[in-house]
Amino acid sequence: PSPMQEKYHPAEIERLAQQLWESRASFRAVEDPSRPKYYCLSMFPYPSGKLHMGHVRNYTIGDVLTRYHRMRGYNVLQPMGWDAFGLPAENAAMANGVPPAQWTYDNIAYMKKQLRSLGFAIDWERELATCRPEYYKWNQWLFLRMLERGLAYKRTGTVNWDPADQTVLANEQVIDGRGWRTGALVEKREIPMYYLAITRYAEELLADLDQLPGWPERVRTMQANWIGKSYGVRFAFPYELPAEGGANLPSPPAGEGPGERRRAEELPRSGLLWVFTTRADTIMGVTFCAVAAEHPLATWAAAHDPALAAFVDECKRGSVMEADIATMEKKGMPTGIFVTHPLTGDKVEVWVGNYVLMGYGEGAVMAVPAHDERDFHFARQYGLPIRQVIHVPGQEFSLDAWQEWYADKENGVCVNSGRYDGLRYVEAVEAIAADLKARDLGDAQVQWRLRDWGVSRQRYWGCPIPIVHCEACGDVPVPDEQLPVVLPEDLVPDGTGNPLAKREAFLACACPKCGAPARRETDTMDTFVDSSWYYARYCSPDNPDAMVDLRVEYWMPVDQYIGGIEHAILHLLYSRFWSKVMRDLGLVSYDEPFTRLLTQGMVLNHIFSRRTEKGALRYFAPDEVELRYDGAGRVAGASSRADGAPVDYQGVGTMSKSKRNGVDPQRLIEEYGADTARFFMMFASPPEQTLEWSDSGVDGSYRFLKRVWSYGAQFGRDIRPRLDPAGAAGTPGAALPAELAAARRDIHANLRQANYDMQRLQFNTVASAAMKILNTLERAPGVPAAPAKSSLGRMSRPNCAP
RNA sequence: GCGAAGGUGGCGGAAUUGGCAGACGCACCAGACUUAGGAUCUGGCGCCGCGAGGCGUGGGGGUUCAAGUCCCCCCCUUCGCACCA
Repeated sequence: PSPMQEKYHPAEIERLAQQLWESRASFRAVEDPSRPKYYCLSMFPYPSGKLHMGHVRNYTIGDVLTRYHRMRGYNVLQPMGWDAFGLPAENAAMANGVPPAQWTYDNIAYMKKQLRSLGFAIDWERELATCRPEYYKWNQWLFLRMLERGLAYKRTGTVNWDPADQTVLANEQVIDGRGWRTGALVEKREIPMYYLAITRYAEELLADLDQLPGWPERVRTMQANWIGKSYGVRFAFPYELPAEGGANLPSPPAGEGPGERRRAEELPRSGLLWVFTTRADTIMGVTFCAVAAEHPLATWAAAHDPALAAFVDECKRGSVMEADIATMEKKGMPTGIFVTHPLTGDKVEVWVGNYVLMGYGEGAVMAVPAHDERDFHFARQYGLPIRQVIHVPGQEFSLDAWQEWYADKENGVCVNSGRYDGLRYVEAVEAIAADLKARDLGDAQVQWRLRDWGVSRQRYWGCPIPIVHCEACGDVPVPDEQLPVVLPEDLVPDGTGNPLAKREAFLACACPKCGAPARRETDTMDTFVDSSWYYARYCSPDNPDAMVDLRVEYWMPVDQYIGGIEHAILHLLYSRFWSKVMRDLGLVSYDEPFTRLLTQGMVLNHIFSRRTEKGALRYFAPDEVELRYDGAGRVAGASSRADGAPVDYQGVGTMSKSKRNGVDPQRLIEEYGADTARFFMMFASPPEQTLEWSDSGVDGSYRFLKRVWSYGAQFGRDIRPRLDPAGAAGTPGAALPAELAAARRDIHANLRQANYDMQRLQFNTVASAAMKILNTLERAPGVPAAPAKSSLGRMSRPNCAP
C-alpha cells in the first residue's frame, strides 16, 4: 500500500475516484434489451445558485438506489437536468441588472460542479436544461398538437393585477393584498389565457391512481381529493331583468361553466341562472342565490346601482389565491334581481358574494342557510330567511347556532318539501333531478373539483407560446417548420411588464396564413409545462427531429421517482396528464410515468433567536451559539459565542435562509468530503422521515469513514457488525425477506474484499446505506429491531419476536 | 377555511390483531481500566416520591377485564390550495 492509502484524505480519494469513473464513462447508460433496466429519477433542481441540503439528500437517496441496482445486474439510468425557467431568475435580473439567461447559466455551471464533486453516478451526457430551445421547442410542438385537438383552448382567466406597475403578479408577489414592489392594492383582472383541458382526463387520472401501488397512500389520497369527483345536480333559475336600462348594457365576460361557454355581447332580458349543487335534496330550502362579482348578473346590476358597483369593485380587490378567499370575511350585497325557483316558482333574490369564485363551476351558487354552514352564517349576518327542509330524528332545529347535523345527509329526511317529504338523500336527489329535467331546467351531473390548467404567463423568462396575432386571420398557430419560437436571451426585466412586448425584433413577424405583418404572442408557458415531460426527454435528449424516440420505450416508465412531498399534487398530476396526452398522440405507450414514488423527508436544524431592543427577532446560526446542558443532558440554555449573552432556543425547523439555520453542503464537502456528507445523510434518518442536523453526527460519520479506511485488512471483521442496518441481523431466528438477506450477503461479501480499493470503499459505504432505504421501500414485515447483546435475555415476551 | 400527514422520555425512535409503554440508538450520570483513547467495559437513566407507591403516549370525554392502538370532541405542527419551484 502506498502512504496515501494509510491515511484518509477524502478530497484526494474522491478526486481520483471521480477521475477514474469519468475516464471509464462508468455511468453512461446504454440501452441493452438483454438486461432488465432500472430508471431512477430524482426531481431536477431549479438552478437557484447553489445546492442546499435537500438536494444532497434527494440525490444521495437516488444514487444509493442506482448503485444497489447496478450491483444486482440492472442496466441503470440516472440522469440530471435543470428546471431552468422561472420567476427567481427575473427577480435576480431586476436586482442585479443581469439577464435571466446569464444568471441561470452561471448557476447551472456552479451547481453542476457541486453535483460532480459529490460523486453521484449520473449520466451527464443526457443533461438537459428546459431553457434551451432544443428542449422547449417540443413544449411548443405538443402545445400545437393539443390546440389541433381542442385540448388547448383560449378563454379568460383571473390574475393579480398591480395597477401601479401595470403588470401581472404571481401569487407569491402579493403580500397582504398589495404588490410586493409597489405596495399598491392588488386587483383581480380578467385576461385571455390558454388552458389545457386536463378535466377531460379527470376520470382516467382518478381511476389510474389504483394502478400506482408504489406510491405513498397519502399522495394518492391527496390527488384523488384534488381531482374531486362529486355527483350532483346542475340546474337553472329562470329570470327576467327589469325593463329599464337595457340600452346601455356593459359587456360581461364569457360564461365559463361547462354548458355555458358563450361570449355574451349583451345580457338577454330573460335568461337562466345556472348553479351546481351536491345537495339537491335541500333545494326546497333555497332562500337566496349568490353570484361572483364577475358574474354577468352582478355586472348588469352594478351598472344600475352605484353602491353595488362599489361593492363589486371591492370584491375585485385582493389576491386570487383560494386560501385567501376562503379565510377572508364573507361579505355580500343584494343585486335587486330576483330569479324564479324552478320547482316552487317562488321569487329568490340574487346577492353578490365575495366568496363565490367565477372560475369554479358556474360562478353562482344556490343558498340553503338551514343546511349549509357558510350559507347559515351569511343569512344570519344579513337577516336572510332560513327554512328547515331536512329533519334528523331526535334532533331539534334552532336558528340560534349552527349544528353539525344540519348538513347530515346520512340520517336526514326531507320535510317542508311538498311532494319530496319523507324522502332520504339519494331518493330526494333522484326525484328532484328528474323533475328539473322534465322542466328542461337541469339534470344530474358529475362535477369535478379539478379545473382546466391555465398555462399562459405574462412573463419573459419562459417558453414562448407559439401563436401569431394577425389582424385579418386572428390567432394563428406557428407552423411546425418555424419551431422553435426562440426566446431572446439578452433582455433584462424591470418589473413593469413583459420585456418581450418592447422587443420589436421578437414581436414583428409575418402571418403564417396570409403573409401580412403580424405580432407574436408575448405570453410564455407555466414552468410546470417544462417539468411535465423532462423525464421522457432524458431517454433521447440528443434527438433534434423528435420529442421522443424508440429509446423511450426501453427506459420508461421511471422505476423510482424521488423528491419532495410538496410536489405531491400539482407537478405529479400535470406529469400524469401530459403522459396520457403523449400516449394518445402515439408518442409513448405507457399510461403512467412514475411506477414508484419516494417522498423524502425534510432536513431540519436547530433555530436560535433573540429579541432585539426594537422587538424584532434576530436569528443566530447554530455555529454562532454555545449550548449549555443540565445534569440530565437537557438543553438548559444557549448563548452567543460573540457576546456571551443568552439566546432563545426555538427547537428545530426546516433549514431556511430567513432563520439562518441552513448548512452549506459546499463547506461540508470541503471540510469532510462528499462521502461523509452522503454517509451521514443516509444513516441519520430513514429517507422518508425528517432528518435532524447534528454536527456530532457528521463528525462521527467522518471518524467512522476514517477508521474504515485505516483499519485495512482487519476491517471486515471489526466493522461488519456496525454496518448492520438497524441491527436487523442480530435477532436470533428472525427470518429476513429474501431481498434483504440478499442485500446483506452482498454487503458482507464485498466488505471482506474491500481493502484499500477506493471504488469498493465508496461502494460499501453506499451499499450499506442502501439497506436502510430498502427497509423503507420493502417495509419488510416481521423484521424486528435488533436487541443489544445485553438485552437478549429479556426477549422472553412471546409477542416480541417471531 | 378546505384537503392530507403527523404529535410517545432531554433527543431519534420501538411497541405486528386492543395484552408488561419507552425496544434499539444518541445524549447524560456513576464506576472500572489508568492517563491522551473525543477509546473500551460495567451499571444507571420517563416523571414525582426517602420509601411504599402514585402519575404517565398533545388535551378532554367514552367503550373495555385491558387503550399509544377503537369511538367522540378539541388543540398544536408540517405539506398543499391551482401564477414559488
